[in-house]
Amino acid sequence: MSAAVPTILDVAARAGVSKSVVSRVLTGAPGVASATRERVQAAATELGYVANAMAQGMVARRTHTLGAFVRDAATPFYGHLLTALQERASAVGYRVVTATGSGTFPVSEERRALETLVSLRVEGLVVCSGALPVEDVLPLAARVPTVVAGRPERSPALSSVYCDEHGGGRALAEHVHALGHRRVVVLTLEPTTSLTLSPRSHAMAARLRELGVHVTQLRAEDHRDARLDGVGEVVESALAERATCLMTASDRYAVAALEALRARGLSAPEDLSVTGYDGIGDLAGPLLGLTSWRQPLDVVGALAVEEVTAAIDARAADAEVVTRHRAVDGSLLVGRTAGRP
Amino acid sequence: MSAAVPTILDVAARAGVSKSVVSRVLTGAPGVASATRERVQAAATELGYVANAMAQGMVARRTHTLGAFVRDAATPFYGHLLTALQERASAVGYRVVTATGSGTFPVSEERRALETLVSLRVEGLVVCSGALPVEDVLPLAARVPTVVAGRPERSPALSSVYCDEHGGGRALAEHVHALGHRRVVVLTLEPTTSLTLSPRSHAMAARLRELGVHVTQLRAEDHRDARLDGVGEVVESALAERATCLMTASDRYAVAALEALRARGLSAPEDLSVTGYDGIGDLAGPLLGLTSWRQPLDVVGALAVEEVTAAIDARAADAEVVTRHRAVDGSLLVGRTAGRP
DNA sequence: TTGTACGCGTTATCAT
DNA sequence: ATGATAACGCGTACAA
Repeated sequence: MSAAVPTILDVAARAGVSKSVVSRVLTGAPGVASATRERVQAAATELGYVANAMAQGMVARRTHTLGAFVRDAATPFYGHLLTALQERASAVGYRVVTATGSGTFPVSEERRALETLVSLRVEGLVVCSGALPVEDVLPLAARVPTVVAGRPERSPALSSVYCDEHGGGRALAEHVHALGHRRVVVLTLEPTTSLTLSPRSHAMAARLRELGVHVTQLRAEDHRDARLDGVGEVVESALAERATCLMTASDRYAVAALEALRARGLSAPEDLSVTGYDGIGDLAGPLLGLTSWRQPLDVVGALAVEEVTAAIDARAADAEVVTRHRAVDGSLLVGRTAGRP
Repeated sequence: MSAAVPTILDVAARAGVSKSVVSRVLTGAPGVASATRERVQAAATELGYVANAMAQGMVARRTHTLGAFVRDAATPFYGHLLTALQERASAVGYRVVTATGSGTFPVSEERRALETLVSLRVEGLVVCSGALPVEDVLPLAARVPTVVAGRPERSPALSSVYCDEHGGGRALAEHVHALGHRRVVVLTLEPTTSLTLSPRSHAMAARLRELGVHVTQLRAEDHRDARLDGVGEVVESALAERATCLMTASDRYAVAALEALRARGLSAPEDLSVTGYDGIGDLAGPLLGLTSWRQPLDVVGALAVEEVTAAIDARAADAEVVTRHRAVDGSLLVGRTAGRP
């Protein structure tokens, strides 16, 4: 139960060589007698030696580490994004250190968390937060390659990868139209409420209108949040208007609508078709059978890592770092909650 | 757009002092003329100076960092746990670096991720993984204070904080009994399938029997996973036996059961009461109204941080480090899916 | 009040 | 093939 963490010197002493040799063996450098090499290996494992990444980073000026900041790992959206980042990063030889806030964190804390990442001298930064203003990210982006992931962002000073909200909303609307719906209620949100939910919901309404569908927009802000009763009013309105489909901006809203229907002894899609949006997590499984739009967070994560690493390489090669904004397409999730009218 | 990261020397040069003075100012040490202090502050912010945590850690031999390892941040369970850890840790002055695997990671990768954390010289380790064998954690635990969070663990060499599966299962069973159910089907799992789902499900069945309830155990292993059709068979059996309630080991199973009911034109709790377990994430919201058992992951996270930091302090004070195993109680989530028979 | 010098653990360069 | 030594950026005794 040695409290003291072994250093390279301990390994060297145990193997009866100098620390230089140990370093060479451990980094896989050539020019060490195979007998010596084995002695060193043995000594290292016996001691349970793990190299001090900080000391390595100091001299190597490389940490092989990406910093990921996610607003709240407890939400499926960020959780999946985080996992995708992790997976891709380790595939291309980077480790990931994560700083996560929580829903209750003030933005000032998010800023501090970002600084933590920078203080760790991560080589690249992936910022996933719908709340953190880009102004807070910019100064860091000037120093370390940065990509904002998961939200639309168009500052030319950094790269971004996000889901195509507009395209997704339109495509889902087309699906609803193709099913034959001609009277549809769309639950819309304003940009001030959400930078992601707003564009997708307005895109749905706009596309439906283009297709000649009778559309009624109901603003979520006029009702009580995503609570059951708030959406209940929306469902009531939809039924009163003789609409055959209700399009919502997220799976949570959709589930709330389904419950509101059930509370009235009705169900989807028989009495009213219902669509969601997100396609992530438990709500999107085959269990509920939601008709929705799946955001490819694995792709977003992978591309985000791709962008940072490219920027890192470019900077290392002293080449010009080009920033890009990439919108990725989602895919239709055909479920059982939306059918023919 | 300076690619070069400013060091303490840059700040010193800009302020026209030596780096010692800068260090004192930034660490808040006394004995600096206030005029000088301000000059240094100004220089630091102008340069956007962020201290190199690695260099600091090397000399201070303290990193003020906790390492959290979570098996898969994409699942609500681990996501919430991670957030809880983060929240508590930053409240007590520690930063958290996280390494997360993903559902598809082999255990060898988990081991590597843990080493990454150790190489970063975190002062304490919180391990959240139902999959990683304790043997892989033990060697690290000997070196850095470690606590296993979120799964029952009784190795005396480290501390653990987890949910009381046994007590939860019993309490939920008592609720079902109190509702008046006398014929109940319990969907059980074996320990080889899951270290958490198994004990809770068996505790439910045992407690019900103690209370004189007629219990039929159906092994999940005998059916096709948690898929809709697999649980469909279970629901069929329950109805055929004229059971009034179906207890499952997780909210996912419960939702599957609800859907199976719906597919047959039936519903809960009218035709069959259904209970879940977990109480985390979207499935547990008021939307679905699941009757379930809520695992207090925020408490688990907070206690886990409390345990590690206590161990860190003890070790620093050269006192004896006591390991503890703490089971925390959950709470009943009264929903709409279980009613009187 | 301020500056000098040393060491933390590691890699890389240069001798040997 | 191996060993000594200089950095890396920072905190901190100690000297001025």
